[in-house]
Amino acid sequence: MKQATIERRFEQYLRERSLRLTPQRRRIFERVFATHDHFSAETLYAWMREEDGPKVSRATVYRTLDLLAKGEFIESLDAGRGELVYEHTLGHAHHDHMVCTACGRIEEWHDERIEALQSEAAKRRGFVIERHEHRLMGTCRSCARKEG
Amino acid sequence: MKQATIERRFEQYLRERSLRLTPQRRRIFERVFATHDHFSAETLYAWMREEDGPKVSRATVYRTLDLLAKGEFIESLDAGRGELVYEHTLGHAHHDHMVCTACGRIEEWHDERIEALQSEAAKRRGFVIERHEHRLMGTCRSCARKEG
DNA sequence: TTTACTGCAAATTCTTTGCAACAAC
DNA sequence: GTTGTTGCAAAGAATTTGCAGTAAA
Repeated sequence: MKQATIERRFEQYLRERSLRLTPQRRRIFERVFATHDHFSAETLYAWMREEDGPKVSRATVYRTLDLLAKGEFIESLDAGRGELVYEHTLGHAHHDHMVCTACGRIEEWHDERIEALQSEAAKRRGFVIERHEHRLMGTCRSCARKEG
Repeated sequence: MKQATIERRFEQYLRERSLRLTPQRRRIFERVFATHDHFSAETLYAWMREEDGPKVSRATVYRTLDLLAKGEFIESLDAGRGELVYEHTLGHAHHDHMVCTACGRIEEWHDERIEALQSEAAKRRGFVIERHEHRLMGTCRSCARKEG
């Protein structure tokens, strides 16, 4: 999906709810969709301070991340402990994560067969899935090599 | 596994590391293994205040939960947001979770085929799994019925 | 103009820590 | 006795919130 298309989607989302498109929101939105990595609120706030553009406070960073998550433009995940980590989802297929506990690297992976078994298990219990988090924690290839 | 056996295992674990079996540790350990539900640090601390036994401070609750998690007597999981939730694992087979976002209920489930596919995916990427978290969030059968 | 948004700083929430008194071993 | 443990209160880290000023629509 093109950046412009996604941006129009965001504008529409705001309009439908009588929310305002402020310079801060536009700047955060663009920054979030400019990266394909996972980032924390604090990281995003650092970008806002280091890079040029309208001033954005820490509070606005948190509030806008909430807004984007509610609108399903981004998704948050708990990569272990402490802070939440975000990634944009619109125009980006669903995937699961492997988190390296040594270097912090997050790899994406996906297995359609697992998704199917998971739906089946939920259905059997009358459970309606809204979303899911499937995360493997361990050591990535390069860290495993180093560790021996 | 019998409570007494598990308790001996804990004593051994402490002895091997020159750690001490204090009344606080014993009390927390027993309480944790007396419940099969998931609980937060704050909940456990509330039990410590409400029920009879040696006084246990909040700090000791946190420190002992850490200790038990390191020893793999219990496991922590992030049931959504905010606080960590614990459950005892010794004498309790591995399982995944379905968390109802309406009532907070946590159901346990397990599918050996998913575990196998997951190991396979990790192996393919040279990733060594230490642990994993697989959580479905949504609506449980009874809440789904109420909501219509 | 109206109503939402922002920045700021203070407040919250969960968890960790420094330290002196205490108690297993 | 030694050395690990506890309780307390203060510190931390991440996130939220109240409020008065600001600015989209």
